[in-house]
Amino acid sequence: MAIIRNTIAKKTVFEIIQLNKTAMSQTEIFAMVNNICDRVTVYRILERLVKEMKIHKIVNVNGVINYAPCNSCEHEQHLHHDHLHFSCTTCKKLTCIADNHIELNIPSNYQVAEVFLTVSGICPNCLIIP
Amino acid sequence: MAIIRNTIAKKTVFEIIQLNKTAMSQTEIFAMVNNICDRVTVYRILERLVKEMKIHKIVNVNGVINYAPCNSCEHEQHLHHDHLHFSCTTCKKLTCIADNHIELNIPSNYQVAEVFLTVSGICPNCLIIP
DNA sequence: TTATAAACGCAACAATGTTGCATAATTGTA
DNA sequence: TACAATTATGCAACATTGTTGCGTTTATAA
Repeated sequence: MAIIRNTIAKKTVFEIIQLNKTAMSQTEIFAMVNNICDRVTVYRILERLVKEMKIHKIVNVNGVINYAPCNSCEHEQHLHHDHLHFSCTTCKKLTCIADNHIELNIPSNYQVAEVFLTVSGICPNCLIIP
Repeated sequence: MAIIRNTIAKKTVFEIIQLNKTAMSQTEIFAMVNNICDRVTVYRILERLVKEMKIHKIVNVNGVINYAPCNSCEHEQHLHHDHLHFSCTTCKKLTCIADNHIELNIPSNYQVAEVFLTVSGICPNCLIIP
């Protein structure tokens, strides 16, 4: 069994993700850690936090991987069945929107693991500015 | 108004996408055009085909952008409301699965443009092999 | 306090996507 | 059919994102 260590860098990264309202990319997170560690370390910390199920990985509509805390989704298997991600095309921010249970209609010969539901558009913040 | 040209490279790329059963990445498409053109040209052709609404862009769960023909989704706005993408974690292939109308529950201050519904798991082909 | 395995930094690499610019090719029109 | 206009291409160079190997540092259990 691997021993999990709680390093300063790891704590800092996790705090940043938790405090932020929108999901963040590695680039954004690294910009906020203030050179407390190397950018490779950020990648490795994110990888570990995902494995420990403290954060989850969401792909933005442009292909950039984002990370968000696993607050409301503590169920095993890490399924996102009632979870929706809004991807703003203006500010590029990815926001979690809960309470979206959906019914799928997938042939039984497919083995489903995770459900990713992402909606693109313009978020309230960006709609204000004309 | 821009004049749309139908070049050999563009026709070839479009044919490849149409004939393939699964969505394809730029890398896969470029591998199939047999050096008929540069890889940058493939990127630009894909960009144009998306703008002309002949193909659409789907992000795989690993962040790689894939392209699929717009066969069954001819409605304006390019919305994918009744369209689902299955992303196989084994063979990495992205398959379109139709007939999946979903109801969303998004606050009215969000302006929705497109809906991306992607399910990861194991596809029938990969399930056969034990 | 120390041994040990986890975590890190650095350098180098790999994959994917973008941009600028000179050249080639397609298409409407004369 | 030839020409002009402008779209499309090739090439080189760059940017971003993510990965790997390896020697060194550090957190934690004992």
